[in-house]
Amino acid sequence: MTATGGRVRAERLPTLEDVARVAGVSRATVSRVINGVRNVDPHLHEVVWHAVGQTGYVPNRLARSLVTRRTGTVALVVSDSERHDDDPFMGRFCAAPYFGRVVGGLMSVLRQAGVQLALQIVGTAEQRTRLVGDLRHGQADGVIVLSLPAHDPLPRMVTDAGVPAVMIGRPADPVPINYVDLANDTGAALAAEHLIDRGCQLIGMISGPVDVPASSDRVSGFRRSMARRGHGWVPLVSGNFTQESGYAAMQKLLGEQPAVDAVFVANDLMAVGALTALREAGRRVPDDVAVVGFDDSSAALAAAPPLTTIRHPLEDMAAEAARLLLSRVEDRTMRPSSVIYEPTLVIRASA
Amino acid sequence: MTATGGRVRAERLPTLEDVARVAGVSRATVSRVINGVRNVDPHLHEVVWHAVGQTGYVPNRLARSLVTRRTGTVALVVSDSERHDDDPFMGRFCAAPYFGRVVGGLMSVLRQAGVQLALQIVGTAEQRTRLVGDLRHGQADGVIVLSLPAHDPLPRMVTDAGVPAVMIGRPADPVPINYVDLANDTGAALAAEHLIDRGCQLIGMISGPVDVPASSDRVSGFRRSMARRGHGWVPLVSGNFTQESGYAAMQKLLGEQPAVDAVFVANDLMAVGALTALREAGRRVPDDVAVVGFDDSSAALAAAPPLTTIRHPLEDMAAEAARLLLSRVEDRTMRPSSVIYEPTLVIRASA
DNA sequence: GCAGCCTAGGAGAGCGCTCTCCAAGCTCTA
DNA sequence: TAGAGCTTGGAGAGCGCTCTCCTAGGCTGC
Repeated sequence: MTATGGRVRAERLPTLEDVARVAGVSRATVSRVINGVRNVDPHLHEVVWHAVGQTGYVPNRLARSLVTRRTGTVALVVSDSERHDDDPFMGRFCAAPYFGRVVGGLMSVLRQAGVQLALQIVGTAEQRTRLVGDLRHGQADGVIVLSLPAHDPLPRMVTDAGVPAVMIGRPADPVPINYVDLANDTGAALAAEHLIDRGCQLIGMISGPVDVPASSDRVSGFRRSMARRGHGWVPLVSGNFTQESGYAAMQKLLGEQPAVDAVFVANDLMAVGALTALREAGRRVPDDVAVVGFDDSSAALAAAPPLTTIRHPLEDMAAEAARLLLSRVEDRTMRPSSVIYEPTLVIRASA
Repeated sequence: MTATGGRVRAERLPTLEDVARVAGVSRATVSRVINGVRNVDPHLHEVVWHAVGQTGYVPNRLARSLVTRRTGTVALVVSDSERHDDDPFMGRFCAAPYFGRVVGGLMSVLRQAGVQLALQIVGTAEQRTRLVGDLRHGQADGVIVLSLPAHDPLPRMVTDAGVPAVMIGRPADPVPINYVDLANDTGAALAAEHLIDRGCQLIGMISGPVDVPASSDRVSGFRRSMARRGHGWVPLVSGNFTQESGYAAMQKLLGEQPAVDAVFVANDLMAVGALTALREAGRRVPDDVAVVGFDDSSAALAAAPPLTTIRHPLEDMAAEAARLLLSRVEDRTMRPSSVIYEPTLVIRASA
């Protein structure tokens, strides 16, 4: 009978058993040596390590995880609304600075802890359910949640499942979950103060989607601060955090309020779009119209003129989220906590 | 004796055994139903699914993987030179458009296949060895390699280990590995043609690090094309693909060749930096100095003026890499193959 | 010199699943 | 009606590891 089976059977890798045989000890002893647990006779210790080298043994993480219930993996879940799988939005989201900065910040901590990051995108309710099921089984030791939709059931599902979790950005609905967030309202207030101090008279705002917390906080913080300084009314146009939407929003704002001499834009990407619209409209920045962005992403520095913006220390926040998660994985009894970062104003040329 | 042990034992989740008991069948039958394998009596089929619902059973992927040797995970390995773990470079790399575009492209395919992406960064030789060991054990079904150093041992290690792998960008040394690459030389030639056709006289180039293939191909492609059109000598300054290095390189070029009236910059990020340097030097773009970038990343559109650039369809390439990998995972006997994408010229305002 | 204690190493039972046998029951033809 | 040939479900052996017993042996103390 010939082997007509499809998949090629990989050659058998050395197992604990093999090492034990070579070393002339039991499987348990090899395991103890490898994991450095309990006192093993120094001589045997050496014999075992020698056998490991001789056989080329590498522990099988899967098998180990099955029994220890620890995987050395943290999941980064990007939770999105009901979107089709072939929606190009996600590709753009990943390419946006936001995502990269978060990943970079997370990895800076996880890497040193020898933990890998498993990226997952969930859109449908079914995907969410399956994800939580997998998490309960310890597919990952913990999860970092990047929640995009305003009223996302995922944070609640994850906490109910008892899976260690940390959100980046606070949940829209009150959920007892760990999170790391930015004082978005304070940041917006900083922008308002700066523009008013600059002597701007008619100050508009371009906001993000109204239903996400980070976005609405920026609007309310801005409005409150403006009101306190005598600007009871703020012309507002909303975009969706993309460059194109910022371009369109600026055009609209210019159409509705031709006398506008300053604008606070809720993120740098939209601010870059706004800059383009202003240039096309023949307005000079900052002389005719002052522009303040938000995030201090790479786009701020690349823009012409470089953007005055609100610094959002996303890398630090993500790193903190990773540390928080790791501590929760270590001690599951810890109560949920949150860390709020304070934004700062970075003054460049645009305002 | 009280339970003083540290970790809280998670409550026991229902297993196949439990479902089998509830359904009154054997474990094997439940497994068959769940995996839709073979014909099972329609009545039993229903009974089993009912029991699954009743118990809230979710298969344990870890246990399944241990026996099937399939994990439903693909690793994205960013291989870097000997760098310290706390080197901030990686954070910046992740935040750069390149990384995000690759991840976005990969996910667009993997997501639909229900495969998750595990991100790993390896710097030291020891990390590389451990990674390959884990991969041999089937920690991931396959691996996408993003190789940064010029002479990286990883591609060879991975192929030697018999792990399905696809590189994005060809390896510097000849290794029988699957890869997806861009015809970088053709792209550079496109830039040269365009600048010459525009009537530019003294055309310089800002290159990336000399030892990475993508970078050296752009240099050689540019030089060759220039020579063919009578420009035997090209002033060249090299950077490292960051915005700041582009800024510095442009200043240097301007200092060495004040009469330069065009520059081809090996990526958009550096081109943005070059734009800043030109602005500060009082040169108008494109009137005084024409600038052509490379990549067509988001930075190209955000720049002022928007960059004329060479389109690098990174998302498509990453998606193709994912498809290629998935097919190699399915059929491990397939011979290594490569796909080369053709770049195109995108004309905007800078040249 | 022997009970009692401590320590090091082995045996073996799982972790939760898949998958190969194998037996039982069925249909169908000679 | 018996035998071949098929379908269907169960038993049980792993996958590679950890970890809890348990035993054997060396040590101390009276």
